[in-house]
Amino acid sequence: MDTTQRTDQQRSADRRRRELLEAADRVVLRDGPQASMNAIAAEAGITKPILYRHFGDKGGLYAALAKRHTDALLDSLRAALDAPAERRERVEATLDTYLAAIEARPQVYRFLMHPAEGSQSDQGFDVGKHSAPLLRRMGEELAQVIEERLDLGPGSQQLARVWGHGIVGMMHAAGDWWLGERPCSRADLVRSLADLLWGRLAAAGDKVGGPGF
Amino acid sequence: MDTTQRTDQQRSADRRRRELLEAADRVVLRDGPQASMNAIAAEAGITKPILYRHFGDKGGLYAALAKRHTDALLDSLRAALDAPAERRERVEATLDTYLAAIEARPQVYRFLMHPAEGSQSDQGFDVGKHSAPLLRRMGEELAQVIEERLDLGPGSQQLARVWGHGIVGMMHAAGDWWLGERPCSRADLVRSLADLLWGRLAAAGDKVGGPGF
DNA sequence: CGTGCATGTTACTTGCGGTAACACGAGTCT
DNA sequence: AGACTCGTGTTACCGCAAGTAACATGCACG
Repeated sequence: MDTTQRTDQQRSADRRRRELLEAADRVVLRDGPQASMNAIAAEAGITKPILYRHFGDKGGLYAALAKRHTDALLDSLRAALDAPAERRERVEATLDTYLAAIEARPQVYRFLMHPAEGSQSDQGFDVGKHSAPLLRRMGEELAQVIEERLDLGPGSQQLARVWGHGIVGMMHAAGDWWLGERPCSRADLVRSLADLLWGRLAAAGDKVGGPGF
Repeated sequence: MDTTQRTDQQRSADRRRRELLEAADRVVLRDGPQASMNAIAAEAGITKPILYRHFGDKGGLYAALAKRHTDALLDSLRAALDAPAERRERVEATLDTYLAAIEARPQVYRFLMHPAEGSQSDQGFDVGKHSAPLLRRMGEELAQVIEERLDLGPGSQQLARVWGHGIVGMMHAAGDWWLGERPCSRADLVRSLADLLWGRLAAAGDKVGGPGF
C-alpha cells in the first residue's frame, strides 16, 4: 500500500532523526557550540552527508537541536508562570526555574544563546535574525501572558511586548553574569531581580551627600 | 638615540595600527561580523600576515575594534547618566542614548554584541567568557553608579550589581527586538521601559475575569 | 528479475584562520 | 663603506571545517 508504506518510511526517518539529534546533543554538551559536523556524525556512528540529508546544513541541525531544548525550557517556565500563587511569588518561581535550568546545564544554555553564525545573507540592516531565537520566543510568550492577565489600559499590547522582551533580557543578562561569577545564591539573585521589577530602584533614596540618582 | 628612536617607532606603529583598525571598521560595517581577515587586509591595502603581526589573531583584532566602539558608547552613556536632572529623566536619557546608538549603526551594534566565536579552548563550564564584553562592561559601570548614588541598605553592593546587569540586559533585549521589528517609536519604547523599572508591572491590576497575574 | 528509493560511503572542492620563509628599506654600530 | 638589525611587506603553504558529487548497497514493489 501506498499510505502504509509512506508512514512506515516516515516513521523510521523520524526515529533516525531523533537518534541523530541525541547524538548531536551529546557532542554539543561535550564540545560546546563549536562542535564540528564530523564529530557529530562520528558520535552517531555515521558520516557527514547523512547529517546534511536530514538537516540541510549546520544551521538546520542546530535549529532542530535548539528547538528541543527551547520547547522543554518554555514548558517548565509556563508551568511556573501558571502556578496558583500570588503574582510576586509566581514571578520569583519563574525566574528561579530559568536560573535553575541554566545552572544545571550551562553548556546547553550557552549553545542556545550563542547559535554561532547562522546565516550570512543579510546584507542590509537586518538585525533581528541574529539574536538567539530562545530569547525572542520567551519574550513573546511572556508578553502574551502579561497582556492576557494584566489590565494596562490603552496601548496594552505594545506595552506588554516591550515588557516581555525587557524582562526576559533582564533575566538573561543577570543570569549570564551570575553563572560566570557566582557572586550570590540563586535565591538572592531571584529576590534582587524581583525587587527591581517591583520598583525598588525608583523608590530608593539618594545617598546622603551624593549627586543624586 | 635610544629613546627618541623607540618613541618614533612606537608612534608610527600606533598610527599604522589605527589605520588598520579604520580599514577593519569599514569592512565590518559593510560585511558584518563575519568579515574575513583577507577582506580586511585587502581593504587596508596589505595582506594578512601584517594584521596578525599587529593583533595576534582575529580575536585580538576584534577585541581592539570592539574596544573603540565600546569606549565611545560608554562615554555617551556616562554623559547621559551624569546630566543634571531628576532620576527618571536621567534613566530615560540613558536608555534613549543607547537606543539611538544602536539605531544609528546597527551593523556596529551587531558586531559588538555577537563577537562570533572567539576562543575555543574552554572545554569546561566557562560560560562568562562568551557573552559580549560590552554588556558586561555596561552592567558593571551601571552597577557602580547605582551603588555610589543610591542608599540601598545592607547588601547594597551585590544588589547594585544584580540591578546593573539586569537593567542593561533589559535595555539590550528590548532594543534588539525593537530594532528588528520597529513596533513603536523610540520615545515610546523608552517610556515603556522606564515604566517597567518604576514598578508599573507590580502595580498593575489583574484583568477582570482572568486568572490573575 | 529489474526498478525505485532510502541509506550509507569515499573522495573531493572551497574558503578561512593562521604560519613559515623569504625580500626589501632604513637607520645603527664598528 | 660594509655588516647587522629591525620593522614592513610579500608569496606560498598547512590544517581544518562546511558542504557536495558520485558511487555502492539493502529492501520493497510491479
